[in-house]
Formats: sequence, C-alpha cells, structure tokens
Amino acid sequence: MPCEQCPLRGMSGFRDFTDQELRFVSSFKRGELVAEAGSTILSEGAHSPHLYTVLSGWAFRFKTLPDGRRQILNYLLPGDLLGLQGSIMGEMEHSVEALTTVVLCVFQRDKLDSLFEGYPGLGFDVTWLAAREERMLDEHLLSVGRRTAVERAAYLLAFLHSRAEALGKISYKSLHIPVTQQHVADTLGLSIVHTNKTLRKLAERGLIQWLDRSCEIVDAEGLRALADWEKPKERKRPLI
Amino acid sequence: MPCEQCPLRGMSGFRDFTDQELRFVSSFKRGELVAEAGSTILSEGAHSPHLYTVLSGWAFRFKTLPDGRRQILNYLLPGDLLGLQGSIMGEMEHSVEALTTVVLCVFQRDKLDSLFEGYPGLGFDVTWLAAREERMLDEHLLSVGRRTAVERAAYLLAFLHSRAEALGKISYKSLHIPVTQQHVADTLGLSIVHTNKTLRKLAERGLIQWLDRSCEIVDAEGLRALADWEKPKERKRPLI
DNA sequence: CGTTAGATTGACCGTCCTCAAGAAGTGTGG
DNA sequence: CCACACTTCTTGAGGACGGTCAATCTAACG
Repeated sequence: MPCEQCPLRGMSGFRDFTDQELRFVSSFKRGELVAEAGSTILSEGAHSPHLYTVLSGWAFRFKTLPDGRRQILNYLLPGDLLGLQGSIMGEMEHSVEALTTVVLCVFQRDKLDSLFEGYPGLGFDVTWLAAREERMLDEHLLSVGRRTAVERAAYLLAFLHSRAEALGKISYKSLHIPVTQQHVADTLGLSIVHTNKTLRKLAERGLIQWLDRSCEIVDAEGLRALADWEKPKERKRPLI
Repeated sequence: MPCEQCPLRGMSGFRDFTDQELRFVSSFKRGELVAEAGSTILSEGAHSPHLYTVLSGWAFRFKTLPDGRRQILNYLLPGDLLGLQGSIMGEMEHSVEALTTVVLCVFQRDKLDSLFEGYPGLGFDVTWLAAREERMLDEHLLSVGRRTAVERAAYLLAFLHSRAEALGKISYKSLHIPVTQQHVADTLGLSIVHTNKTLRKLAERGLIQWLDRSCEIVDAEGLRALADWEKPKERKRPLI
C-alpha cells in the first residue's frame, strides 16, 4: 500500500507500507518544515530532537574546519533521511543547508526506539538508507582522493544527474542541478578558480552547460566515461 | 550480561546482551575465520553470503579505479562490522584486506531479517554501527578534501591512535599502527614519495616515529593540535 | 542605478607528482 | 653462507597540477 500521507507516494521503485506501518509512520510524524534556499536546516553540534525525510527540494551536508575551510559531504534529495546521526549518536557532527526550497517531513526522535521495536521492516529500511549513504561516501572519497580535477567534476555531475534522474520522472521537469561553482569546488576539494576552469573544459567538450547558479547535463554518458564511473543500478528502495 | 562467546567480552564501554539476545547471537554465528596479513577478506563485486565482526587484528576497506589507483576508505578494528553493505545492497562495492592476522566472527547473512524482527535492540545496534561508520567517513572526506598534506597525515595518525587507544587497554600492548607508507599514501590521497616526506616532517617535530611497517605515536596530543581535530568522546557502544 | 553574488580570466607561485636511483631489511634457493 | 630478488623506505631533480591574488564582467535586486 502506498503511503497516502506522503507526497512521494507512487514513486516507482519505492517501498510500500503495510497498514500497520502506515499507522505508525503517521503517528511518528510531527508535521512538515519548509526551509528556504540558502538557509541552514541543521548545525554541527546541535542536539536536534528530530529526524527528517526530504519531501522535495535539494540540500547538502557539510563540515567545516575551524578556520572556515568547507567540505560538502553529500547531497540530499527527496526520500533521503536527515538527522539520523544526531538521533543515534546524540549530536550532529555536520551541518545541513538548503540549495532550493526544501520541504521536510519531521519525525519525533524519541519514537525511533519504538520504530525498531514494533516495526522491524521500517527499522531495516533505516539501516538500508544508512548503508546506501555509506556507499555514496565511499565513492566520493575515492573520487576526491584519487581522481584528477576533470575526472572529479565529471564524476560529481554524473552522480548528481543519476540521482536526480532516478527521481526525475515525477519530481523534476528538467535536470538542472541547482548549485553554484562554489558548491562544486567545496565538494571536489578544489579552489573556486580551478573549479571554474575545470567546468569550462567540460563545457567546451560539450558535456555540460553552465547556467546561472545551475548546471545542465548535456551528455551524461560522456561524463560517466570521462570519470570511468558506472551508474549504480537503481533497485527497489525503501522510503520512510 | 556480557557476551560469553565473544573474545571481546568485558571490554569497557561495550554493550551487554540480554539472555535472549545472547541465544540468538549464538545461533546467528557460523564460526570463525582467520585471515593472514595481506590477504583479501572480501572483494569488490562479491556476493558474499556472510556478515562479519572483527574479533582481533587490523584490516582496511578500499576501492580502486579501473586503472589501479587505490583509495583506502577506512580501517577495521575489533568490534567493527564488515560486509553490511553486501548484506543489504546485495553486492560489495569495496574490498577488504587484512593488515595483520585478523580473526573474524562469521554470521549468516540470511538471518539478518530475523535479527531485526526478533531483536530490535540488536537491529538498533547495527544501525548504530552504520551511523558511526558514516561519521568516520565524513571526517575522512573533510580531511582529504580540505586539509594540507601535513594536516591530513596528522589527522589520520591521531584518528587511528584514538581508535586503537579505545580498545588498547586490553587488546594491544603497544600502540604501533601496522601500516606501510603506501597504506598511508592511499588513505590520504597522496603519492608515496610525498607521503614519505610528509611523515618525515612529523617525525622531525617529534610527533611520531616510523618503524619498519608500522608507526609509533609519540605525541598524540600534538598530532591532534596540528590537524585541529578533537578526539570523539567514546561512549558506551554496541557490539554484535 | 549602485550593490551584491556569481562567473571568468590572467599571472604567478607552491604543493605535490613523476621519474630515478639507492639504502636497508627480509626471505629464498643454491 | 652467500647471492639474488623483493619489499619498504629514502632522497633529489624537474615538471605539472592546482592554489592565490587580482581584476573584470554579468545578471539580479532593491
């Protein structure tokens, strides 16, 4: 049974809930939160009492060094869980900021225990999402550690394209990635100047087109080939 | 009640099992596996039918690009879970290699469902461990993306020291980290030559001492200061 | 119409890489 | 016991990749 309460209902490949689970998820919910583009959703060090699911929009997780250097860790798209680390470890170790207007579904953190107790299927789903996040971080780390600037940029854009595409049929009309070159730089571990020159090379090759504050993917296959990266096969995934 | 079957029993800060859980974990177990230093425990692409816990020794997780460039993602120490990604996503996306002789506790993958169903506390623990791994990867990514070579090396060694120390009272006599400079290079995303020169600087500052195939931490506090990194407060942690 | 954020470009410089060679330690076989 | 291969660590030289500084351009916005 598709989740009636959820704007994501009917998304292909997503998990359906049983009636029982549906009732629980419903009681677990505490409403919605809307974050404007550029606003901070969660801050490092916060003891947030909530757990969130992204319903729509783009956001990103990041950490900063004391002197201000920033590293973007991953991007959040509809269906992604947010604040699990804070819920489980007690304190957020990273911050989250909205790239576009983001709508979040708010859950009560203290009900997480009863989720595991009463609804093992949902508990497994949370773990599934955590394992998926880990897999993405593994890939980012490989990229930042071992790829050249051009390869890194190609990988990142192919990766984001692939994620958006998996949701795209219903949530997005065009696959424009809503980031500035500063975001790309902070994701790749490069300076903004070098990032600009690198993106320019990709544009000259006809792989992308840079628009104002966003990137249009022209040739996703070409980007993947350049980065020597394979798109993960999207299979049925859970959704809380 | 401490886990009687487990060599790690009695380790301070570790979770105790209830009688019921203990019986389940016992039935979950399929025996032990010993891997020699340098041997591959799991390979990328493998559909491993098992899930493992490290009982003793050091190992590391890594990914490689098609042309051979290697990135070490994280290190595995006693108490760490191994193969969860494979269990949940179906296929391993990284490889695991032993640094020293490693003893693993082997679990049946297909019992993972019944773990979540019958033992929510244990299910929660698995998620706890996944969230912890994610936190470590976040830190590594920040380091590789935004720290300088010297800072990166200092962070890595302080990090490994901190992890070993948390287990050290009982498992290790000395805190020698069993890696070659090639391992350090592949973790930091640097060449072996530059890694050598960087480690040399740390040694000249009296922070470490490089021995044959291992590193002795002389001044952990100094390393942390150099990397501007804070040791995570170790709290009670679960263990499966 | 000035202000601001983002994108762009050139010049110069430093970090880090590659190539190359050698030293020291370990294991193997003759 | 020695010769040889192999791995790990070390060091120097030259060059490429990417960083910093600085100036310019554009579009959006009040």
